[in-house]
Amino acid sequence: MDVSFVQEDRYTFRIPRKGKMRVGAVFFASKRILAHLESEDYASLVQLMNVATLPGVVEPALAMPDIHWGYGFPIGGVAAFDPEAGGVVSPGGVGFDINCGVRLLASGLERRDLEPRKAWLADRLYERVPAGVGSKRRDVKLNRRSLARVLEEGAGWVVRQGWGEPDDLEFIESGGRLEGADPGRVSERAYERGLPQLGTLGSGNHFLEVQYVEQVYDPEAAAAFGLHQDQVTVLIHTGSRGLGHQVCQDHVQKFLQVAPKYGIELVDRQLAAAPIESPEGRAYLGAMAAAANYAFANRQLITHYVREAFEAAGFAPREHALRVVYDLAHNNAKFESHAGRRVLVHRKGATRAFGPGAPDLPPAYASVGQPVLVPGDMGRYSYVLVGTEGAMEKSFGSSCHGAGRVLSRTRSKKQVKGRDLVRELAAAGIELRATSRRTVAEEAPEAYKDVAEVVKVVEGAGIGRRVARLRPLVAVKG
DNA sequence: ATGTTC
Repeated sequence: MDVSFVQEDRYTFRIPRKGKMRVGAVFFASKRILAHLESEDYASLVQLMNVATLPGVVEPALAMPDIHWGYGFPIGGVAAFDPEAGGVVSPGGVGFDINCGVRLLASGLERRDLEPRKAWLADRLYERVPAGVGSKRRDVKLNRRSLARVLEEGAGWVVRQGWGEPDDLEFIESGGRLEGADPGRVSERAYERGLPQLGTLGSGNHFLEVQYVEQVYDPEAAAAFGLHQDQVTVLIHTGSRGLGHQVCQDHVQKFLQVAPKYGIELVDRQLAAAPIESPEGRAYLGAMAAAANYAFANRQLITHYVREAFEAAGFAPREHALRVVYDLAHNNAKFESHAGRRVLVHRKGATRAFGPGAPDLPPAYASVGQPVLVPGDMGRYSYVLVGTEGAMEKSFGSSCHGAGRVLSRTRSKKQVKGRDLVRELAAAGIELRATSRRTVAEEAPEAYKDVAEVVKVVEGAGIGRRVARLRPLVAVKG
């Protein structure tokens, strides 16, 4: 398919409606990102146009500057659907790792307090947070009934078991619990996969990092988030593990069966969708919210073990003082109000970025906007941004979620063959602990775009503003 | 992303 677009301003490009598109599309890019898309990842722009063909889609279908090719919908995609106009829900618009997201913890420690105990802390974290494909915990005894409660209650269930502080919940998107969860719509196989995995990191781009605040760009917002120069922070990136994956798989299969019944023409089978107001659509949304709650609970339980690891590394609770700055997801579909309409916003590899005065913000952040956490790669840095009015106006209150790959996993492995990345990173002051050499090779810093470039576009387009940059000291990978 | 080809 031919992608023709017009440049609206420095970082904004519009693909006018044509062919089977019901609405136009918009993506945000710099000259460099655009050149990369045109030469290496044209298919992701075609996927963006495909999204614009789905019933009930609200103008425009969007992609953030970290757009890359994904299952059906592009990663970095944002699309809103109107339930009253026959709008659909699509598992491919949420992603396989339902409610995958990032949680930032701020500590009471300074970089100099940590430096002498960095390697020791890395070992303690690696012991307490299982990582890798199929990783399991043996010390958390869930049964089918308690897992159903996790699926209903999310992070709150974990806190009520004593694994966390009630205050933690205030600083999670949606309070750490999506409404409408229906554990009865989660298959037995998904339960089986989820039972041993709560409190585990997983593999791929998931990670646990200890960092320090290297630079503050916006002192006022940083102060509101409780962040300052040289402060030690922790960033946790993981999702709903095998349970969410199974939920996605189950419902894609179901949607493909029923697609003819609803007369939904799919330009790509991977766009499998059902009306929001249909039994199948509601079933997926109930299961998706349940899997989302599992992801919130997972990040909460990992937080508990991170606190334990800091204590085992010799930092008393009062000293490490680990507190949740924010926890936000980048793979889900949520009902929100935009321009006076209640719509279902799909964000796949895109984060909510609500500006000042928006609903669901903790009182401490209400006047500044919500934190937006943008992980980079393990060798460089990550960003904390803040949501803006511009995001509310232009992107259904959304922004980017990360750097985005430039090399495929295969190409990355080839490129780093023979190198010892663990040693290279150690020489750069980063203690890496990982279960798999392969994952480390796939996740090499050069496999990712420079996240600073993505963030520059976000800020230039007005859909987020830089607050602080975080530099890694310790990384745990699957 | 994923018991990395139920």
